[in-house]
Amino acid sequence: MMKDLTRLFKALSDETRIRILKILLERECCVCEVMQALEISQSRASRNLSILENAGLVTSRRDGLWTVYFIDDRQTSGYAFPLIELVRSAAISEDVVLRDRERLSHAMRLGPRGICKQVRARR
Amino acid sequence: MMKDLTRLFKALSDETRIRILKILLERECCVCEVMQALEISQSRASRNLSILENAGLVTSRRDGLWTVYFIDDRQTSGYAFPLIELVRSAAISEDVVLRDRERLSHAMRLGPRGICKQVRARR
DNA sequence: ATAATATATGCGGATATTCGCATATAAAGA
DNA sequence: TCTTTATATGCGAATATCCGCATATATTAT
Repeated sequence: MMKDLTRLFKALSDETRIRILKILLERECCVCEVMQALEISQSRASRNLSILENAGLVTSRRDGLWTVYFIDDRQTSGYAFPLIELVRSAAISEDVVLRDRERLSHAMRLGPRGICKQVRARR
Repeated sequence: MMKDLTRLFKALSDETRIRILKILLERECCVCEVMQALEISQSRASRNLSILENAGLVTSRRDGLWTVYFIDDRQTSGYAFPLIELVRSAAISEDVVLRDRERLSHAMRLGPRGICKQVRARR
């Protein structure tokens, strides 16, 4: 119980994970979309997503090859809901968050190699 | 701003500090009363109190030899208030918290050596 | 000034967190 | 079955956190 609470706060005590929550509040994402939006590595995205899921802040569902992560206010347990609402209202005009959101709008369901292909194509 | 938010969550992501907040919600305390209530060392109490203060969750005031820490809802900045309210409503019937509160009711403004004296006197 | 008391803090060790790299696993199609 | 693609995870290094011990600082009284 108390452990759950501290696990919840620990999950929120990392800038990367706050950024992830902020974009999941925009719309559901697969891991590779999170990578693209935040410009972080695949393992970093995956691990932080699972920390958020483990704390009960985020849910996941398989969609073929993809794992889609999303915030489900109904499934969200106990204290998670008010905390998510707090994150929603926080850091509204933060530069990092705005850039993440901008990149999210161009993000697609392409994996790490897909991104490489795109980058190569542009050259 | 975003740093403030994560600092706030980081401050809350430790069981000792949640316990401290829970007793400060009962009443203001000096460092030695926190030591007595939680049965922890002086440096541990002092350091965790200053982490809470640094995050903006707690305020302090000098009272002669003592530093009194307390929760001031008015001074409490931005997102601190709802978080404190969440902590207030959480872990209500947690054993640790109940024991802390029980010991708090016997706690006095005695420093670390004062406690040693008491313990010695009982033998 | 000196002593006593309450609190803050430097230091070091133990432990935990975070991340990248490489690899394992899982799902879908050829 | 073999390949491709998306995600998860073991491992190790860098860094951060937590705490006890000893000591420094601050406040008050003698």
